[in-house]
Amino acid sequence: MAVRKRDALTVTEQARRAQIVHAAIDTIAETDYARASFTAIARRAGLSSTGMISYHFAGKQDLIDEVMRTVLADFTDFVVARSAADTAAGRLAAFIVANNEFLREHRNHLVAMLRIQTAAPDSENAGILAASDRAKLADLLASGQRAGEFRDFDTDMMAGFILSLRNGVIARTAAEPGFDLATCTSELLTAIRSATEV
Amino acid sequence: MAVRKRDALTVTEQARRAQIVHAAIDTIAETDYARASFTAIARRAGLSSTGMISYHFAGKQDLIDEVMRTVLADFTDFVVARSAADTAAGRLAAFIVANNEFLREHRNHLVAMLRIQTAAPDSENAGILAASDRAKLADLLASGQRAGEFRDFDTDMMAGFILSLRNGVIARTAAEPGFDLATCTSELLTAIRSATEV
Amino acid sequence: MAVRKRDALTVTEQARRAQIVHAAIDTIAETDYARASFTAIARRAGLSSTGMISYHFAGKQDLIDEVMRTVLADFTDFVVARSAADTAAGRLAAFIVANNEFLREHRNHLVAMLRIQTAAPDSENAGILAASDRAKLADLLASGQRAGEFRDFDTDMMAGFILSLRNGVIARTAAEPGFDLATCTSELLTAIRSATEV
Amino acid sequence: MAVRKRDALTVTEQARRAQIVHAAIDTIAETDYARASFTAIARRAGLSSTGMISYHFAGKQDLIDEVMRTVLADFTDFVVARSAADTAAGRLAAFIVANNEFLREHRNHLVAMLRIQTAAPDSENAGILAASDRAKLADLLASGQRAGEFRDFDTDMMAGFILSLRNGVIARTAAEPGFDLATCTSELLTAIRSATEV
DNA sequence: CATGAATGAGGATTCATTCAT
DNA sequence: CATGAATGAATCCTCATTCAT
Repeated sequence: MAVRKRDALTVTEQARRAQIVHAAIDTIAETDYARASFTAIARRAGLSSTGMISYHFAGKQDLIDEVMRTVLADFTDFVVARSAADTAAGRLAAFIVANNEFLREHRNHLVAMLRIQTAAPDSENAGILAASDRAKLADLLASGQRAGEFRDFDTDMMAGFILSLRNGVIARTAAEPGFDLATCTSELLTAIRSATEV
Repeated sequence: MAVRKRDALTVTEQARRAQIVHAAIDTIAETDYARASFTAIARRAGLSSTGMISYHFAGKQDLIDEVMRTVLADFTDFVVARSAADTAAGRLAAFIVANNEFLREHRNHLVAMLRIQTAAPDSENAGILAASDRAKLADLLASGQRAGEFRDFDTDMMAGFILSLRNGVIARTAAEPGFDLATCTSELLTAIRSATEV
Repeated sequence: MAVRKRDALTVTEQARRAQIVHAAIDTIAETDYARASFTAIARRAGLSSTGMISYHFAGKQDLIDEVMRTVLADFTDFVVARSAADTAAGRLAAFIVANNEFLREHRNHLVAMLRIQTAAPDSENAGILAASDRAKLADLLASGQRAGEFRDFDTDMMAGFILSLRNGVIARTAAEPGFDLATCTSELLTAIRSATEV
Repeated sequence: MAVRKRDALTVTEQARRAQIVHAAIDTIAETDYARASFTAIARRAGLSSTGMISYHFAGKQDLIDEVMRTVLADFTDFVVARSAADTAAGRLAAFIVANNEFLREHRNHLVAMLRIQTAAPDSENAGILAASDRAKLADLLASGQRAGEFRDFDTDMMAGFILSLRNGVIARTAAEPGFDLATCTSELLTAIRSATEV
């Protein structure tokens, strides 16, 4: 990175960045945003120096931004892959299920994302991503309303509610080790169906 | 505090502590949990040195704990005072409305509380308060179920959902300056009624 | 003290100073020279403010100096009162015995003195007192030599040795709670007699 | 040290640590234990910031412990190397001589050690080292007693006396610039011989 | 590319001391 | 005289970042 612009990263560079990003995710999720220092991240990544991180990232903010980008990309891929359904209601349910499945498989990703969002709200992406996320969900809801599947509600608000519920599930998973995610998912599906159906 | 162990606080001391606590709340809410250093808090409180904070609080954790205690006390008083209603559904609605009213009047209190909860999960109160909060709400829901006002759902889960929704409203208020809280409240009331009614 | 010179202290002033000095002695002896802060001393003295100490003493050094003066005065009085004997050897033995008795009765005084001497050697008195102490003891030894009771040795050196032995006893009493002072005293008497007799 | 936990020290690191340790020794010996702050030590070591010390040592206690270890290792090597003799009395005399020679050549080492021992009694090594030191000397004395070289005395007490005498010599060397160490040594040898011989 | 040593700003905290009441 | 609140310098320590090798 030093001299070269942002355009092309070598394979090695990409691998190193990914390695560091994942170490950062685990460190943030398993300890604390405040305690996720370069030293802690380098240690977890098996790096011998924090200089390595500074070499591959323009600064701490850049690393955090990349963490957000990575988590969101992984998350979106995962959710999109299993959100296919014939009806809007079906896609909404699939979205909820996919969210909770991703949470079960990649707890640290989402916990890290949540911590970054609320602890460092001026991250380049934090706010923007949340908004675009919400916009996509609002579109889904609107299409469901047009199809007569959903009752009449403010789609932006309802999208916000649904994402809040998802965030709440993440927070509770983070805080309570033995949280019953299966029951939660089914209760959540029922609640959201009741709240949205016509 | 220097010499005295801890018995009763003088009037002056209570005033100073309150002043510092409020400066801490505003600093956390308006910048960042990470950036809420003693220096930043002292500057906002108009203190001549960070030593003043250490003089009045046993340490940073003590200050943060007091912030949580203060916010929660104010919040609880406010909500309790306007949660009277004949039915469980009425009390639940009043709870939602009171939450959003408090948020409108004391935005910084709730934003600070939310940031502390997710950024510093080892705070004395953070986890405990969340759990006891949820338990009280679950009780309300259970009494509504017994009275036939609410459908059959897992009360602990539903209580978590409702608090998640509230937290989401706080987060969005924090992130979007012009967020329409009135619309949000009415939409939220409808959604929660739909999700809980029999 | 504020305005008035050093000449006359009122009775109350003297009492306060003595109270503070004794609290300082106990604090230094029971914890650490470094941890003997004004706050710790004031707490032990039952004072409500460290300002009280600053009011009665010109500064920390002044307090420490007064501690040294007090300990030494008490110590000297005690030792002189029981050092009467017909021979120099007798007076030397009485000196040793008196030292160890004082140590048994006023352990904290001597431990504090020792700590101050080695931790803060630039105290006004520390060095001077040690020297004058040694000089007096050397005089005693010289008179014993003239009387033919002691062999020929460098009296200044021997005085230093004897005081070193005494300091060692203090240090060991300070470090080992169950140290057997009685045995130590008798062994010490024998050793010193052997080392000095003709 | 930042990232690496602790395996082997690089050459550079060992050099830096040694440099800092020696700066600490000199600072403690030439001023005061209390005034041996990281700032003072860093200044003397020619470091650009106190952060450098924290980079190489886990904390102040770690530095102080290393100082003790270093001084004691140097001291022990020196003394052991010249304590060979046929008789216990010879080894005792050699011990005394070696002590005073080391003191002449490495005054600061011993002054620092003495100050640490009496000022910071909770140092990892302070008390333990003193006790093990004394035990070794007591063994020597006991073997001399068995060989009929020494009279009957409590070996633990006598060992304590001898170490007290050595500490006294250190203290006096520290306090009096022009102290006559040669005379002191010969007087001390005579005194100890008289006190121990049969 | 990678390493590890170095840097210096900033973190919380403690302390002796001052001063209005 | 006594109180306790206030001050600001100094403490140890952590951190992101830089740079020579």
